[in-house]
Amino acid sequence: MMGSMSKQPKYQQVADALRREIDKGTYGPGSRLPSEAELAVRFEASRNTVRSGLGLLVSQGLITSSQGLGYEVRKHEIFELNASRFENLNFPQNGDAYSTDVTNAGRRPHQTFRVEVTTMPEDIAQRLRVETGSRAVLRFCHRFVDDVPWSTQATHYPDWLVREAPRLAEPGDVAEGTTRYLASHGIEQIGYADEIATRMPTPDEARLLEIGPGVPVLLWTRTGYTAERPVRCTITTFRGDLNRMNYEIGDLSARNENDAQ
Amino acid sequence: MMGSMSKQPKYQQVADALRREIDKGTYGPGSRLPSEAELAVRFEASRNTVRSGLGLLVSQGLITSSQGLGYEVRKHEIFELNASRFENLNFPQNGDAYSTDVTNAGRRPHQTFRVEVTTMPEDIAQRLRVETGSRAVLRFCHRFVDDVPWSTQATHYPDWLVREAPRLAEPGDVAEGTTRYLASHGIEQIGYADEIATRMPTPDEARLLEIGPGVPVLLWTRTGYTAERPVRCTITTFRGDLNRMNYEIGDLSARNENDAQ
DNA sequence: TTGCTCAACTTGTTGGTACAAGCTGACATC
DNA sequence: GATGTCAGCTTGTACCAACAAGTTGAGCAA
Repeated sequence: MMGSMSKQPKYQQVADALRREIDKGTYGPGSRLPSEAELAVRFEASRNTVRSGLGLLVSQGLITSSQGLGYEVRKHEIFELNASRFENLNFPQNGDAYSTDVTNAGRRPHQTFRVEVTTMPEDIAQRLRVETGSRAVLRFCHRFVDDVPWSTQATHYPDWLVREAPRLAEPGDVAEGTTRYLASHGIEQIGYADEIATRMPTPDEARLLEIGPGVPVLLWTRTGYTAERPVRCTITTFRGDLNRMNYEIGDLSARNENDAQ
Repeated sequence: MMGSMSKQPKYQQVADALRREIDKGTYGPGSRLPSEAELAVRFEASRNTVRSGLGLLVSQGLITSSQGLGYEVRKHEIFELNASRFENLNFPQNGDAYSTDVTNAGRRPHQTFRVEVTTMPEDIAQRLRVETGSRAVLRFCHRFVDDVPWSTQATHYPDWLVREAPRLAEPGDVAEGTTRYLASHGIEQIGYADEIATRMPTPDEARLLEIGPGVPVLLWTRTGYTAERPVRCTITTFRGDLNRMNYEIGDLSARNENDAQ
């Protein structure tokens, strides 16, 4: 301890040491770390210094803390979403694709809906090739898996589309799915433009998704096109620690043939 | 100030107030925030409390701090990567796709190479359908744009492939591009399986990519397939604040026709 | 047994102090 | 003019103290 008196600040040495022990398995996923007081003794540091080190690991998403309980090693259980198969163009699924996906994974889906008539934000308007501030219908969806907040989804529809498909503006779910409903009105989406980004959540997002510090969000923006023009823009905000997106490009028959583990 | 004595802790009030002012534009991108001492006076709080609030914004990636200089509002300048067009299967580009992409964007690319003979990590072995710990060639690439670290790329090739295409194990760049080189040896990749995830960087990643606290990384895992089997697995680690990935699915002629802004 | 209280733990918040270390510009020196 | 020094700003690290607030389990009371 005295020998390798590295130049690193003490709080970082604490963080590094704990990180190594977590990686090594000394503290497995879900297990509790020693209390701040115990760590302070062990590292011969003040409680504040130990807190700084623990704070580092928290902001890196490695551990969580809760008042009265202590620090816990975060456990990861990620959910994969196949974005190329999702809402498949050739074989649209009945009802909600998310619900079926989650059910197939043996989990329990749950979601709340909200429909608003609002105006186009600038970034959405640009994607839908309409004017910023023009009328828009926003269908908002808050999704849970096993009662854990999973993602939020906000879809903007331009005004001209809502006039052709008025049920978009009505509250409540569209039973057959909006993609199918639109197709039945002659609006057939034949192409998607997907954008994927990541950042730390805003306080609002952190509240909605119940994500603690150190967990980024995954932003998935999908713009749907007919043969003529863009018709909708969906922004899905995922908890970054629980989700992964998959795309399949080209011919993957070699993979899917012998998909047995 | 006294009227709305919300239950929120003071350091969060500080963070929220500053966040609002940054969003509103009071402090624009690149501009400096008042010093901790000034903020302490303004919010009637101790320097430690102000530091806690500023620390929140730092860990959310909204601002950065540097010793002696102060706090600065982070500016975002994102680089878009079209993953469906990248390494296009039908029209493979000459040389390195990354370099041409960056040059086309009017930026200056720069990269360093490293080739290692190593063993297969478990996750990669699973994707390449080979045994964990079997021999592998790792081609590692560290990429910069305008001398700013941009991404790291690590490609693993299975041993059987290296025996067919021995130049993979030689140090230095493969002039015509590895995809073309492989094709010239009868290894033609006709399908990709892409996985996209996000998380906070490990200390190593943070050092390599020079990312401060509060910036997540974007992980792009691409497994390339021939008609028979997987042949390579590339993991690209991006700075999450500087990159966005795009995918095009289906028929997007409606978008690309009148792509003029 | 059941239910309640409370002590003893935990982390969270806020204040204080001191000194280290990076940056800048004014100023003296060459 | 060019150069180097240094005072005075900034944030970084580290410690101490006190109290608030959430959690748990022991133990008492109905």
